[in-house]
Amino acid sequence: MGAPLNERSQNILEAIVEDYIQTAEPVGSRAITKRHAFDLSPATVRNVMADLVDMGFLASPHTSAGRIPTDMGYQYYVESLLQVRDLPEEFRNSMEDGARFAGKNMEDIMQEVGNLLSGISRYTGLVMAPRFKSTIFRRIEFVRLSQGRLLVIFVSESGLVQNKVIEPGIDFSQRELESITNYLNHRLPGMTITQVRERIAVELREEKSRLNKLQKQAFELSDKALQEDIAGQVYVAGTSRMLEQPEFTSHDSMMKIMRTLESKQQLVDLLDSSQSAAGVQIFIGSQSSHATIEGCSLITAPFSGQKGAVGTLGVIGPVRMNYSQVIPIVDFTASLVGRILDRES
Amino acid sequence: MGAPLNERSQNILEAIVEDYIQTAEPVGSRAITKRHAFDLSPATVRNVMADLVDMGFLASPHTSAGRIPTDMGYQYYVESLLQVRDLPEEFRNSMEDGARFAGKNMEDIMQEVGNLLSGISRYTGLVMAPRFKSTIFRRIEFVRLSQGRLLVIFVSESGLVQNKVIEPGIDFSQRELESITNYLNHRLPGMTITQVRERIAVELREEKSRLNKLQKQAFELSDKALQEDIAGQVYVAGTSRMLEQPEFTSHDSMMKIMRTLESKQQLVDLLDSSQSAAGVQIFIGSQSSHATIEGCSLITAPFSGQKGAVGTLGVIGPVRMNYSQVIPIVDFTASLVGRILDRES
DNA sequence: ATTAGCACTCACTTGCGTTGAGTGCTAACG
DNA sequence: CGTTAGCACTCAACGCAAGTGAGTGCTAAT
Repeated sequence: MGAPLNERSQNILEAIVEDYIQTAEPVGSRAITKRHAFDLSPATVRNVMADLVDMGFLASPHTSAGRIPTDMGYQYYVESLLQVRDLPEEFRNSMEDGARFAGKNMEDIMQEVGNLLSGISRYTGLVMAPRFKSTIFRRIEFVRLSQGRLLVIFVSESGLVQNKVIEPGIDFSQRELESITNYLNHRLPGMTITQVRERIAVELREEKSRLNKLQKQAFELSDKALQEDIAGQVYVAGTSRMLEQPEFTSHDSMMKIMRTLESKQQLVDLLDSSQSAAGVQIFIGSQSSHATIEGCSLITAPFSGQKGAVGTLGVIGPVRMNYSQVIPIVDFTASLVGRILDRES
Repeated sequence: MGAPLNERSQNILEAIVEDYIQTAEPVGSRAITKRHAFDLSPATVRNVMADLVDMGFLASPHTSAGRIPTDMGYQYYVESLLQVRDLPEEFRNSMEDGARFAGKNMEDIMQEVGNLLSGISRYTGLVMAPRFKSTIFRRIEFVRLSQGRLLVIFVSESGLVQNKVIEPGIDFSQRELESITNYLNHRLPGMTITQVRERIAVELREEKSRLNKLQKQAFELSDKALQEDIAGQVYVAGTSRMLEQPEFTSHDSMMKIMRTLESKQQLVDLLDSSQSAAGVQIFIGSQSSHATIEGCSLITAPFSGQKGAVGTLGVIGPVRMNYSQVIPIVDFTASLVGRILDRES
């Protein structure tokens, strides 16, 4: 399994993976000796390739074609052979430029970040905004919509805005709501939503007697408002980039991918898994548990401001993805977004 | 041009259009006589078809194939031949069911409506939320994000929430902002955003002297906040439905469509045009000015609550679209959304 | 005016030989 | 003994020709 590859085998594997990433065509022995200046004859390379096939790093579409990397081959390449280059200055600049987000709200920024990811990587970009649960409470507002229907607006420390409609059972007047709003906004800021919920539970349980009517109502109302976690919004950019890939020309695979990219829920599931881990994570082909994105690789990184709102962004593309370019892009973008979150707050 | 077609020609044109909508294959003379019980021989039908070709209602992919409708053919069909059936009970119910939007905010509802449109029509659904300009002001909130950066949140009468970040030049404290918020929320509700802006202009110009410092700041701040119109958000649902259509199997056309559906701006342009007109509008093929959706038809209808927030929704699909089904779906959905808007407010 | 009959068109399919990139094996080489 | 030249073999891809059939368009008969 973890078979020790000698240097020559490594070089050849690397060459094959890189050639295949470029051309998307099976790589032959002659092609390698031509393009890379190994001092080896095609025959020798063939021998090595045969070994690599035996070990499971390469596969052949049919006997008389070149070889293509297996998922395992890519994995070895990414883990052992790839040296991640620094992101070229030009990209850096063009991203910082693209990230002039003045006057934009959080949703727009997230979408814009997705566009940047997609535009520069030339694959499909994904951004999952921080789940509300993980953010720090800044402000809550209640607006009376109609008899018994309330609009609740949360604002997080980082400027994230989310709203939902609740029906608390009692019909508050706008004036009552303003008092409640006021009371809450003076007591709750600085805690995470999770902490806020705990605090509410405690106050309602233990200190019920000490609270006046307004205060009790305030806590009950905000408890209702925070009851379900609002799922982090997912932004997808450059879906059509997926269709540009030669591996997804077949109608079937095309549909499968597009359906997945349409389903926010599936994307949340995908991105959620890398939420907690730090740094860039790479899921290659079948490795990425979710079978729905068969033939795809996913490169993700969580981002967070100093104040702890945690989201995830990433790039999704064919397994035959330009890892050496995309990895630094994702890495840099995550840190860029982190800085934006801090600036906003 | 407006050549008077006799009844037989009309029947045959109708039959061809409907068969073609079903099968997506050129319709031959024999096929017609078989499927529809005209008492006519294929030869006679052929003569009529030849006439219809001359008049521009039909075209032939090549000499020895059946005939397919031209855009003009579809248009005649939609305008003169099609009788719009009522939406079947089952669809009606399944939509009303799908529209249990309790506890959902406006964005979720809009997205859900898109899904409904797409799911029931089996084409791609589009929803453009009301432009903020056209909505009635209900509430404004200012939240201080950081030195000089303010988050402004608008709520419209119908429960629509939008936010943006502004940098007013002065650094207001949260307490000052609350006073301003308070002042504005007591003076502005009930007007449209456009009216609000006019009012602000007037107050600032004519009654400058009479205003105290707070009031002046309030007006200046909200003027800044309302400076640009926030474009109505566009929701797209069921893009992959487009790829199911046989006319978009070619890689090129696929990409073109997907790119268009990705570009919110292009969609806004498309939907904007039918914003003002009342009732269902139908854009067939090239007729829909925008060349980017070559080969597509668009069926739209504006929706509005009694309180005037106007948005547009619609279905986009191949020119060979099942008009008789989609038209009532779009019509019904628009009225459904209208009712939802009223309920919300 | 309608229809049967018939020659003609033309995309599409099927089968078949050709091509060429590339392998895998063997035997020779340094 | 690792490396290499040589060579037979494999197999997708391409091109071509013949065959197929749905469908037209014209003409002459009803």
